[in-house]
Amino acid sequence: MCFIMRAPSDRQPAPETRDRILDAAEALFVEHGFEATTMRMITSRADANIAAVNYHFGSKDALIQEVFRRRLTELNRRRLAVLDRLEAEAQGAPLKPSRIVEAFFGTALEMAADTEHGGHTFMRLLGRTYTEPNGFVRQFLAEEYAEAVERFLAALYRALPDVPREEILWRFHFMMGAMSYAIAGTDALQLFAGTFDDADPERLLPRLMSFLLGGLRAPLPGQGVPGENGKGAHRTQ
Amino acid sequence: MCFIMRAPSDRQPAPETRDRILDAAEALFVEHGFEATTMRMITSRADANIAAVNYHFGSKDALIQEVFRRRLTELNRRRLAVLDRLEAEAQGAPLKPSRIVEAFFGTALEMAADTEHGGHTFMRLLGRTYTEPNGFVRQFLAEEYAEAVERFLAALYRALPDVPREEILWRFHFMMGAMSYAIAGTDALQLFAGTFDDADPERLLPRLMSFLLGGLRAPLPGQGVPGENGKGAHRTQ
DNA sequence: GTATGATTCAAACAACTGTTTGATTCATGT
DNA sequence: ACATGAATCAAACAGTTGTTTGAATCATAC
Repeated sequence: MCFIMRAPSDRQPAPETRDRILDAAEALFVEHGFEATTMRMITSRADANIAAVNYHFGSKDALIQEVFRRRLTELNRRRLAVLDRLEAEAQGAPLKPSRIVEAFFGTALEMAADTEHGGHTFMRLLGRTYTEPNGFVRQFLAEEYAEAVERFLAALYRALPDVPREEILWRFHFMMGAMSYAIAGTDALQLFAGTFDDADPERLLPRLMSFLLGGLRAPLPGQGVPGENGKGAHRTQ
Repeated sequence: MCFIMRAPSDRQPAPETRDRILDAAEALFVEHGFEATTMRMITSRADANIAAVNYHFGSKDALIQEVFRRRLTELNRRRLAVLDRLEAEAQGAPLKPSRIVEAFFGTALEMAADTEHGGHTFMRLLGRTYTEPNGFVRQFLAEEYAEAVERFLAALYRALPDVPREEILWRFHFMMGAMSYAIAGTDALQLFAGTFDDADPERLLPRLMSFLLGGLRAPLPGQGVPGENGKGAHRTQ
C-alpha cells in the first residue's frame, strides 16, 4: 500500500526488482497481449514474488502504464529534440516535409532498430497498442503523444500551406498505420509466404521512408489523373 | 457435444439464435477485444443462455473463428471476383497497378462503408486483428487470406516487372497497414484533436487510394532524389 | 548491538473464467 | 396421440484471475 515512494535513497544502482518486472512485462505483452498476460507469468519471468507487482506499482493497470511511460517519454523527447534542431537550423523558414516526416518516423524506426536495450521489443508492442480496445490504455497513449503530435502537425501545416489541413491530418494518420505495421506486423501476420525472413531494420528505414513520402506527396483526391482513382472508378463484381 | 450438425432442415429462416450470438460477439470483440469479452457478455447481449455458445459452436475459440470466417470468405470472394473480371477484360495484358490496388483495398473499404449489415463493425475488428498476438487467430487469418494475397501479388508482379518483388511485397505490407489504421483507428486513437468527427467512408476511399498509390509509385529507396532520404539523411539529436 | 522501514515471501481471498451437466421445452414427423 | 431429437435453461464445475494479508527478511542509521 505504499507504491508511491521508491528507492531508499536517490543513488543509481536501484533495487532492480522493479526494472526486472518492467522488462518481463514488456516482453510478455508483446507475445500475448495485455489481457492474456497474467501477473504470475510476469513475476515468474522476472524472478519475483507474485505480490511484487502490486507492491511496486499498485495494480496491473498501473504497471501497464509504467511500461509505456518510461519508453514513450524518451521517444517523444527525442522526436521533439530533432524537430527543435531542424527548426533552429531553418531560422524561421518552413521545413521541408520530408525532413519533418523523417524526424518523426525515423526516430521511431531508430528506436525499433535498437535490439540491445529493449527498444525493438517496445516498438512492436507500441505498434500493436495503437489499435488496442482497452480504454484506459488508449487515453494514456493519447495524452503521452499529445505534445509531439501537435508540434509535428503544426510543422507540416507550415510546410504545406496549400494543402488543406484535413488532408494532412489524414495522411499523417495513414503514415502512422503504415509504420506501425512495418514494425509490429513483420512477424505478426505471416500472410506473405515465408518472406520478411530478415526484418532487417537497417533496410526498413529507407523503404518505409520512400513509401511514406510518396504517399504524402501524392496528388490530392479529386484532382483527377492517377489511374482515374476516386469516385466510382472501381466497381464490385 | 453436438455442435457439428445444425439447422434441422436446410430451409432458409434459420434458428437465428446462432446469428444473434455471432453479431453480438462481433460487436463486443470490437469494443473490448477477444480476451476481455466474456461468454456471459456475449450471451447476455444476444439474449441467449450462457450454454448456447458451446452448444452452437463448441468453444469460445471456435466462435471467434466463425465470426471471422463468415465475413472474410465473402470479402475475399468479392476481391477475387473483381480481379477475375479485370483480368478477363485485359485479355492477357498486364493490369495497371492502380486497378489492382483499387480492387484489393477498394473492396475492403466498400465493405467498411456498409453500416447496415455489420460490414463496418467487422472491418474495424479485422483491422485490429492483424496485429493480434493470439496465435490461433493469426494462423487462421493467414489461411483465410492465402489465396487472395497470392493472386493479387502475382498480378502486381506482372504489372511492375521492373520492380524487385521484395519491394512490391514490402509496399503491399505498408498499404495493408495504412488501410487497417484508416478503418480501425479512426475512433481508436484520438491522437488528433477532435478531428475525424465524420469518419465518412465515402470520402475515405479516394483519400486512402491517393495515398496508397502515391506510396506504391514512390521512387525506390537508394535511387536518390526525394529529400535525400535513405541512409543517414536524418540524425537524432 | 537495536530500531526503522523498505522489501520479499507463502498463503489465502473473493470474484470471475470457459465449460459441462441433466432436466426441460419446443417443433416436427409419423 | 406419441416419439424423436434439436434447442434452451438453471445450476454447478474446476481452474484461474488480480489483489491482499501478515509474518519474515534485508539493509541501513543510530
